[in-house]
Amino acid sequence: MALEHALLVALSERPAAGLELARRFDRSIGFFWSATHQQIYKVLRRMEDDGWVTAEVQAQTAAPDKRVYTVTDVGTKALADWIATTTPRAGFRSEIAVKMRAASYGDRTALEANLRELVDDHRTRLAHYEGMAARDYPEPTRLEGQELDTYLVLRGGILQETFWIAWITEYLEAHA
Amino acid sequence: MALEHALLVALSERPAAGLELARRFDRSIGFFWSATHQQIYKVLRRMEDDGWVTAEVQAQTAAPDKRVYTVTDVGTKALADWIATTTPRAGFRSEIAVKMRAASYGDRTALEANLRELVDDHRTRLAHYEGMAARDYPEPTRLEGQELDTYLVLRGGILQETFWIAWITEYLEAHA
DNA sequence: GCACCCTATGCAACTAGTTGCAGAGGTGGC
DNA sequence: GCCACCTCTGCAACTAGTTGCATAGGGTGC
Repeated sequence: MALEHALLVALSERPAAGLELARRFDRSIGFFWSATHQQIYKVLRRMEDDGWVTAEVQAQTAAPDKRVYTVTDVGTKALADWIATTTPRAGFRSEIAVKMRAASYGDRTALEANLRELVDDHRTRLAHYEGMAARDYPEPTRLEGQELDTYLVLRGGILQETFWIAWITEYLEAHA
Repeated sequence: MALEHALLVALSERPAAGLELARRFDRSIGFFWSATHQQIYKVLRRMEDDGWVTAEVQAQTAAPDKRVYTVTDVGTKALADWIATTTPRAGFRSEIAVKMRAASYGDRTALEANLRELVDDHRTRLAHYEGMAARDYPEPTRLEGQELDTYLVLRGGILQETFWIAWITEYLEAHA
Protein backbone atom coordinates (compact mmCIF):
# COMPACT_ATOMS: atom_id res chain seq x y z
CA MET A 1 0.00 0.00 0.00
CA ALA A 2 1.63 3.25 -1.09
CA LEU A 3 -1.10 5.82 -0.52
CA GLU A 4 0.30 6.77 2.85
CA HIS A 5 3.74 7.12 1.31
CA ALA A 6 2.43 9.09 -1.64
CA LEU A 7 0.83 11.41 0.91
CA LEU A 8 4.08 11.65 2.85
CA VAL A 9 5.87 12.72 -0.34
CA ALA A 10 3.25 15.32 -1.12
CA LEU A 11 3.22 16.69 2.43
CA SER A 12 7.02 16.71 2.59
CA GLU A 13 6.98 19.16 -0.29
CA ARG A 14 4.19 21.29 1.11
CA PRO A 15 1.90 20.92 4.11
CA ALA A 16 -1.71 20.63 3.01
CA ALA A 17 -5.26 19.83 4.06
CA GLY A 18 -7.25 16.82 2.95
CA LEU A 19 -9.22 18.35 0.11
CA GLU A 20 -6.17 20.09 -1.24
CA LEU A 21 -4.38 16.74 -1.35
CA ALA A 22 -7.34 15.19 -3.13
CA ARG A 23 -7.06 17.97 -5.71
CA ARG A 24 -3.33 17.33 -6.12
CA PHE A 25 -4.26 13.77 -6.99
CA ASP A 26 -5.91 15.19 -10.05
CA ARG A 27 -2.59 16.67 -11.01
CA SER A 28 0.98 15.97 -9.95
CA ILE A 29 0.57 13.05 -7.56
CA GLY A 30 -2.00 11.61 -9.92
CA PHE A 31 0.71 10.41 -12.25
CA PHE A 32 1.49 7.53 -9.94
CA TRP A 33 -1.40 7.20 -7.49
CA SER A 34 -5.05 8.00 -7.11
CA ALA A 35 -7.45 8.11 -4.16
CA THR A 36 -10.87 9.39 -3.20
CA HIS A 37 -11.19 12.07 -0.56
CA GLN A 38 -12.79 9.59 1.81
CA GLN A 39 -9.78 7.34 1.51
CA ILE A 40 -7.38 10.24 1.90
CA TYR A 41 -9.08 11.45 5.08
CA LYS A 42 -9.09 7.93 6.43
CA VAL A 43 -5.39 7.44 5.80
CA LEU A 44 -4.43 10.90 7.04
CA ARG A 45 -6.17 10.16 10.33
CA ARG A 46 -4.24 6.95 10.68
CA MET A 47 -0.95 8.66 9.83
CA GLU A 48 -1.73 11.21 12.54
CA ASP A 49 -2.42 8.40 15.03
CA ASP A 50 0.92 6.85 14.07
CA GLY A 51 2.73 10.13 14.67
CA TRP A 52 3.78 10.52 11.03
CA VAL A 53 2.00 13.85 10.63
CA THR A 54 0.55 16.55 12.84
CA ALA A 55 -2.65 18.43 12.08
CA GLU A 56 -3.26 22.12 12.69
CA VAL A 57 -6.80 23.40 12.47
CA GLN A 58 -6.90 26.62 10.51
CA ALA A 59 -9.95 28.90 10.45
CA GLN A 60 -10.98 30.32 7.09
CA THR A 61 -13.07 33.32 6.16
CA ALA A 62 -15.51 32.01 3.59
CA ALA A 63 -15.25 28.30 4.22
CA PRO A 64 -15.20 25.85 7.12
CA ASP A 65 -12.05 25.26 9.15
CA LYS A 66 -9.48 23.03 7.54
CA ARG A 67 -6.94 20.65 9.00
CA VAL A 68 -3.49 21.26 7.56
CA TYR A 69 -1.15 18.29 7.86
CA THR A 70 2.61 18.55 8.31
CA VAL A 71 5.12 15.70 8.27
CA THR A 72 6.91 14.96 11.56
CA ASP A 73 10.44 13.66 12.02
CA VAL A 74 8.89 10.25 12.60
CA GLY A 75 7.09 10.55 9.28
CA THR A 76 10.23 11.66 7.48
CA LYS A 77 12.05 8.62 8.81
CA ALA A 78 9.17 6.30 7.91
CA LEU A 79 9.34 7.58 4.34
CA ALA A 80 13.10 7.09 4.13
CA ASP A 81 12.80 3.59 5.56
CA TRP A 82 10.15 2.72 3.04
CA ILE A 83 12.22 4.02 0.12
CA ALA A 84 14.97 1.64 1.19
CA THR A 85 12.71 -1.39 0.95
CA THR A 86 12.58 -3.45 -2.21
CA THR A 87 9.53 -3.11 -4.41
CA PRO A 88 8.81 -6.21 -6.51
CA ARG A 89 7.52 -6.01 -10.06
CA ALA A 90 3.83 -5.29 -10.05
CA GLY A 91 1.35 -7.38 -12.00
CA PHE A 92 -0.58 -5.79 -14.84
CA ARG A 93 -4.35 -5.84 -14.39
CA SER A 94 -6.57 -4.22 -16.97
CA GLU A 95 -10.28 -4.62 -17.50
CA ILE A 96 -10.06 -3.28 -21.04
CA ALA A 97 -7.37 -5.84 -21.79
CA VAL A 98 -9.68 -8.64 -20.63
CA LYS A 99 -12.30 -7.28 -23.01
CA MET A 100 -9.85 -7.05 -25.90
CA ARG A 101 -9.02 -10.70 -25.34
CA ALA A 102 -12.72 -11.61 -25.00
CA ALA A 103 -14.09 -9.65 -27.97
CA SER A 104 -15.06 -12.78 -29.93
CA TYR A 105 -17.48 -13.69 -27.14
CA GLY A 106 -19.42 -10.44 -27.33
CA ASP A 107 -20.14 -7.31 -29.29
CA ARG A 108 -16.83 -6.44 -30.90
CA THR A 109 -18.23 -3.28 -32.47
CA ALA A 110 -19.25 -1.88 -29.07
CA LEU A 111 -15.82 -2.68 -27.71
CA GLU A 112 -14.12 -0.96 -30.60
CA ALA A 113 -16.19 2.16 -29.94
CA ASN A 114 -15.12 2.00 -26.31
CA LEU A 115 -11.50 1.66 -27.42
CA ARG A 116 -11.79 4.68 -29.71
CA GLU A 117 -13.06 6.78 -26.81
CA LEU A 118 -10.23 5.54 -24.66
CA VAL A 119 -7.52 6.23 -27.20
CA ASP A 120 -8.90 9.76 -27.67
CA ASP A 121 -8.76 10.23 -23.93
CA HIS A 122 -5.17 9.02 -23.84
CA ARG A 123 -4.21 11.30 -26.72
CA THR A 124 -5.71 14.28 -24.90
CA ARG A 125 -3.80 13.44 -21.78
CA LEU A 126 -0.57 12.91 -23.71
CA ALA A 127 -0.90 16.31 -25.31
CA HIS A 128 -1.56 17.84 -21.90
CA TYR A 129 1.48 16.15 -20.34
CA GLU A 130 3.73 17.11 -23.23
CA GLY A 131 2.56 20.70 -22.91
CA MET A 132 3.38 20.60 -19.21
CA ALA A 133 6.82 19.17 -19.90
CA ALA A 134 7.60 21.86 -22.46
CA ARG A 135 6.27 24.67 -20.29
CA ASP A 136 7.63 23.66 -16.89
CA TYR A 137 10.84 21.94 -17.95
CA PRO A 138 12.27 23.73 -21.00
CA GLU A 139 15.77 22.49 -20.20
CA PRO A 140 15.42 19.06 -18.65
CA THR A 141 19.10 18.15 -18.94
CA ARG A 142 19.89 20.88 -16.43
CA LEU A 143 17.65 19.40 -13.74
CA GLU A 144 18.93 17.67 -10.64
CA GLY A 145 17.70 15.93 -7.51
CA GLN A 146 14.08 16.32 -6.56
CA GLU A 147 13.21 18.55 -9.47
CA LEU A 148 14.64 16.03 -11.89
CA ASP A 149 12.58 13.31 -10.18
CA THR A 150 9.43 15.34 -10.67
CA TYR A 151 10.21 15.77 -14.36
CA LEU A 152 11.02 12.09 -14.79
CA VAL A 153 7.74 11.04 -13.23
CA LEU A 154 6.02 13.29 -15.75
CA ARG A 155 8.03 11.47 -18.40
CA GLY A 156 6.63 8.23 -16.98
CA GLY A 157 3.14 9.63 -17.50
CA ILE A 158 4.01 10.52 -21.08
CA LEU A 159 5.44 7.08 -21.81
CA GLN A 160 2.47 5.38 -20.17
CA GLU A 161 0.02 7.28 -22.36
CA THR A 162 2.20 6.51 -25.37
CA PHE A 163 1.97 2.82 -24.50
CA TRP A 164 -1.82 2.87 -24.34
CA ILE A 165 -2.15 4.80 -27.60
CA ALA A 166 0.23 2.42 -29.38
CA TRP A 167 -1.51 -0.68 -28.16
CA ILE A 168 -5.09 0.39 -28.72
CA THR A 169 -4.18 1.76 -32.16
CA GLU A 170 -2.52 -1.51 -33.09
CA TYR A 171 -5.57 -3.44 -31.91
CA LEU A 172 -8.05 -1.28 -33.83
CA GLU A 173 -5.97 -1.35 -37.01
CA ALA A 174 -5.44 -5.09 -36.86
CA HIS A 175 -9.20 -5.60 -36.76
CA ALA A 176 -10.02 -3.01 -39.42
CA MET B 1 -13.88 -6.34 -10.94
CA ALA B 2 -12.81 -8.38 -13.95
CA LEU B 3 -11.52 -11.58 -12.39
CA GLU B 4 -14.82 -13.35 -12.87
CA HIS B 5 -14.84 -12.22 -16.49
CA ALA B 6 -11.23 -13.19 -17.03
CA LEU B 7 -12.19 -16.61 -15.71
CA LEU B 8 -15.22 -16.75 -18.02
CA VAL B 9 -12.93 -16.06 -20.98
CA ALA B 10 -10.50 -18.74 -19.94
CA LEU B 11 -13.23 -21.31 -19.32
CA SER B 12 -14.99 -20.43 -22.58
CA GLU B 13 -11.85 -21.55 -24.37
CA ARG B 14 -11.36 -24.67 -22.31
CA PRO B 15 -13.08 -26.05 -19.22
CA ALA B 16 -10.66 -26.29 -16.33
CA ALA B 17 -10.25 -26.83 -12.60
CA GLY B 18 -9.19 -24.21 -10.08
CA LEU B 19 -5.51 -25.00 -9.84
CA GLU B 20 -5.20 -25.29 -13.61
CA LEU B 21 -6.68 -21.81 -13.94
CA ALA B 22 -4.25 -20.52 -11.34
CA ARG B 23 -1.45 -21.96 -13.46
CA ARG B 24 -2.84 -20.30 -16.57
CA PHE B 25 -2.56 -17.03 -14.70
CA ASP B 26 1.16 -17.54 -14.78
CA ARG B 27 0.94 -17.69 -18.52
CA SER B 28 -1.67 -16.54 -21.02
CA ILE B 29 -4.29 -14.94 -18.81
CA GLY B 30 -1.50 -13.43 -16.77
CA PHE B 31 -0.92 -10.76 -19.41
CA PHE B 32 -3.98 -8.88 -18.26
CA TRP B 33 -4.97 -10.23 -14.86
CA SER B 34 -3.54 -12.03 -11.88
CA ALA B 35 -5.04 -13.82 -8.89
CA THR B 36 -4.11 -16.19 -6.10
CA HIS B 37 -5.59 -19.66 -6.00
CA GLN B 38 -7.58 -18.73 -2.91
CA GLN B 39 -9.17 -15.85 -4.77
CA ILE B 40 -9.82 -17.99 -7.82
CA TYR B 41 -11.58 -20.70 -5.80
CA LYS B 42 -13.62 -18.08 -4.02
CA VAL B 43 -14.76 -16.46 -7.25
CA LEU B 44 -15.41 -19.79 -9.00
CA ARG B 45 -17.70 -20.79 -6.17
CA ARG B 46 -19.64 -17.57 -6.53
CA MET B 47 -19.88 -17.96 -10.28
CA GLU B 48 -21.28 -21.44 -9.73
CA ASP B 49 -23.84 -20.07 -7.26
CA ASP B 50 -24.82 -17.48 -9.88
CA GLY B 51 -25.30 -20.18 -12.50
CA TRP B 52 -22.50 -18.90 -14.72
CA VAL B 53 -20.56 -22.17 -14.56
CA THR B 54 -21.19 -25.76 -13.61
CA ALA B 55 -18.69 -27.93 -11.78
CA GLU B 56 -18.05 -31.59 -12.45
CA VAL B 57 -16.04 -33.55 -9.90
CA GLN B 58 -13.49 -35.71 -11.65
CA ALA B 59 -11.60 -38.48 -9.86
CA GLN B 60 -7.89 -38.74 -10.57
CA THR B 61 -5.47 -41.59 -10.14
CA ALA B 62 -2.53 -40.06 -8.34
CA ALA B 63 -4.09 -36.91 -7.00
CA PRO B 64 -7.24 -35.81 -5.19
CA ASP B 65 -10.49 -35.26 -7.09
CA LYS B 66 -10.68 -32.04 -9.01
CA ARG B 67 -13.64 -29.83 -9.85
CA VAL B 68 -13.70 -28.99 -13.55
CA TYR B 69 -15.71 -25.87 -14.37
CA THR B 70 -17.64 -25.33 -17.62
CA VAL B 71 -19.37 -22.14 -18.72
CA THR B 72 -23.17 -22.27 -18.94
CA ASP B 73 -25.41 -20.41 -21.38
CA VAL B 74 -26.11 -17.96 -18.54
CA GLY B 75 -22.38 -17.44 -18.13
CA THR B 76 -21.87 -16.96 -21.86
CA LYS B 77 -24.57 -14.30 -21.88
CA ALA B 78 -23.12 -12.62 -18.79
CA LEU B 79 -19.78 -12.38 -20.55
CA ALA B 80 -21.31 -10.90 -23.69
CA ASP B 81 -23.29 -8.40 -21.65
CA TRP B 82 -20.18 -7.33 -19.82
CA ILE B 83 -18.21 -6.88 -23.04
CA ALA B 84 -20.90 -4.46 -24.19
CA THR B 85 -20.47 -2.24 -21.13
CA THR B 86 -18.19 0.76 -21.25
CA THR B 87 -14.89 0.53 -19.43
CA PRO B 88 -13.53 3.90 -18.31
CA ARG B 89 -9.86 4.73 -18.40
CA ALA B 90 -8.10 3.16 -15.47
CA GLY B 91 -5.86 5.13 -13.14
CA PHE B 92 -2.15 4.32 -12.98
CA ARG B 93 -0.96 3.24 -9.56
CA SER B 94 2.64 2.23 -9.06
CA GLU B 95 4.60 1.87 -5.86
CA ILE B 96 7.91 2.07 -7.68
CA ALA B 97 6.74 5.31 -9.30
CA VAL B 98 6.05 6.80 -5.87
CA LYS B 99 9.57 5.84 -4.87
CA MET B 100 11.09 7.34 -7.99
CA ARG B 101 9.34 10.58 -7.15
CA ALA B 102 10.40 10.35 -3.49
CA ALA B 103 14.05 9.40 -3.98
CA SER B 104 15.38 12.67 -2.57
CA TYR B 105 13.74 11.81 0.76
CA GLY B 106 15.57 8.52 1.16
CA ASP B 107 18.38 6.31 -0.04
CA ARG B 108 18.59 6.97 -3.76
CA THR B 109 21.33 4.41 -4.21
CA ALA B 110 19.17 1.61 -2.80
CA LEU B 111 16.32 2.66 -5.04
CA GLU B 112 18.53 2.64 -8.09
CA ALA B 113 19.64 -0.90 -7.26
CA ASN B 114 15.95 -1.88 -6.98
CA LEU B 115 15.31 -0.25 -10.34
CA ARG B 116 18.18 -2.16 -11.96
CA GLU B 117 16.72 -5.44 -10.74
CA LEU B 118 13.32 -4.45 -12.04
CA VAL B 119 14.55 -3.43 -15.48
CA ASP B 120 16.43 -6.72 -15.77
CA ASP B 121 13.23 -8.54 -14.86
CA HIS B 122 11.32 -6.59 -17.49
CA ARG B 123 13.98 -7.31 -20.11
CA THR B 124 13.79 -11.02 -19.38
CA ARG B 125 10.02 -10.98 -19.71
CA LEU B 126 10.19 -8.95 -22.92
CA ALA B 127 12.58 -11.47 -24.44
CA HIS B 128 10.29 -14.30 -23.36
CA TYR B 129 7.20 -12.62 -24.86
CA GLU B 130 8.98 -11.82 -28.09
CA GLY B 131 10.10 -15.45 -28.33
CA MET B 132 6.50 -16.55 -27.83
CA ALA B 133 5.28 -14.16 -30.50
CA ALA B 134 7.84 -15.38 -33.00
CA ARG B 135 7.23 -19.05 -32.22
CA ASP B 136 3.44 -19.09 -31.93
CA TYR B 137 2.55 -16.37 -34.42
CA PRO B 138 5.05 -16.43 -37.31
CA GLU B 139 2.54 -14.74 -39.62
CA PRO B 140 0.47 -12.37 -37.52
CA THR B 141 -1.08 -10.53 -40.45
CA ARG B 142 -2.89 -13.72 -41.38
CA LEU B 143 -4.63 -13.98 -38.02
CA GLU B 144 -8.33 -13.29 -37.47
CA GLY B 145 -10.96 -13.24 -34.74
CA GLN B 146 -10.13 -14.84 -31.46
CA GLU B 147 -6.66 -15.96 -32.47
CA LEU B 148 -5.81 -12.43 -33.54
CA ASP B 149 -7.09 -11.16 -30.16
CA THR B 150 -4.81 -13.58 -28.36
CA TYR B 151 -1.83 -12.38 -30.38
CA LEU B 152 -2.72 -8.72 -29.81
CA VAL B 153 -2.94 -9.19 -26.07
CA LEU B 154 0.55 -10.67 -26.24
CA ARG B 155 1.53 -7.55 -28.15
CA GLY B 156 0.10 -5.56 -25.23
CA GLY B 157 2.37 -7.46 -22.90
CA ILE B 158 5.34 -6.70 -25.14
CA LEU B 159 4.51 -2.99 -25.32
CA GLN B 160 3.94 -2.85 -21.57
CA GLU B 161 7.37 -4.31 -20.88
CA THR B 162 8.85 -1.94 -23.43
CA PHE B 163 7.26 0.97 -21.54
CA TRP B 164 8.78 -0.08 -18.23
CA ILE B 165 12.21 -0.64 -19.73
CA ALA B 166 12.17 2.73 -21.46
CA TRP B 167 11.06 4.60 -18.38
CA ILE B 168 13.37 2.98 -15.86
CA THR B 169 16.29 3.28 -18.26
CA GLU B 170 15.58 6.97 -18.76
CA TYR B 171 15.37 7.48 -15.00
CA LEU B 172 18.65 5.68 -14.29
CA GLU B 173 20.52 7.45 -17.08
CA ALA B 174 19.22 10.87 -16.07
CA HIS B 175 20.61 10.34 -12.57
CA ALA B 176 23.93 8.83 -13.70
C1' DG C 1 -35.76 33.26 3.04
C1' DC C 2 -34.77 29.45 0.25
C1' DA C 3 -32.35 26.81 -3.18
C1' DC C 4 -28.18 25.99 -4.99
C1' DC C 5 -23.38 25.82 -4.98
C1' DC C 6 -18.77 25.65 -3.04
C1' DT C 7 -15.55 24.39 0.65
C1' DA C 8 -14.30 20.93 4.09
C1' DT C 9 -14.34 16.86 6.72
C1' DG C 10 -15.72 12.22 7.61
C1' DC C 11 -18.75 7.71 8.74
C1' DA C 12 -20.22 3.23 7.28
C1' DA C 13 -21.26 -0.53 4.36
C1' DC C 14 -19.33 -3.03 0.89
C1' DT C 15 -15.97 -5.25 -2.47
C1' DA C 16 -11.80 -7.28 -4.37
C1' DG C 17 -7.80 -9.09 -3.30
C1' DT C 18 -3.85 -10.91 0.03
C1' DT C 19 -1.93 -13.81 3.31
C1' DG C 20 -1.65 -17.52 6.41
C1' DC C 21 -3.19 -21.63 7.25
C1' DA C 22 -5.47 -26.18 6.70
C1' DG C 23 -7.23 -30.89 5.30
C1' DA C 24 -6.96 -34.63 2.00
C1' DG C 25 -5.14 -38.20 -1.62
C1' DG C 26 -1.02 -40.04 -3.28
C1' DT C 27 4.10 -41.10 -4.38
C1' DG C 28 8.94 -41.79 -3.60
C1' DG C 29 13.02 -42.11 -0.81
C1' DC C 30 15.30 -43.52 3.31
C1' DG D 1 6.53 -46.50 8.32
C1' DC D 2 7.69 -41.78 8.22
C1' DC D 3 8.71 -37.62 6.02
C1' DA D 4 9.00 -34.54 2.20
C1' DC D 5 6.82 -33.25 -1.68
C1' DC D 6 3.19 -32.73 -5.10
C1' DT D 7 -1.67 -32.16 -6.38
C1' DC D 8 -6.10 -30.10 -5.10
C1' DT D 9 -9.45 -27.52 -2.79
C1' DG D 10 -10.76 -24.04 0.43
C1' DC D 11 -11.56 -21.25 5.16
C1' DA D 12 -10.74 -17.04 7.67
C1' DA D 13 -8.68 -12.86 9.08
C1' DC D 14 -7.14 -8.84 7.25
C1' DT D 15 -6.21 -4.72 4.13
C1' DA D 16 -6.85 -1.12 0.69
C1' DG D 17 -9.94 1.08 -1.77
C1' DT D 18 -14.97 2.39 -3.47
C1' DT D 19 -19.39 4.22 -3.00
C1' DG D 20 -23.16 6.39 -0.86
C1' DC D 21 -24.26 9.35 2.30
C1' DA D 22 -23.89 12.98 5.86
C1' DT D 23 -22.88 17.32 8.61
C1' DA D 24 -21.29 21.97 8.69
C1' DG D 25 -19.80 27.01 7.38
C1' DG D 26 -20.55 30.39 4.07
C1' DG D 27 -21.92 33.05 -0.29
C1' DT D 28 -25.02 34.24 -4.18
C1' DG D 29 -29.16 34.86 -6.84
C1' DC D 30 -34.06 34.98 -7.22
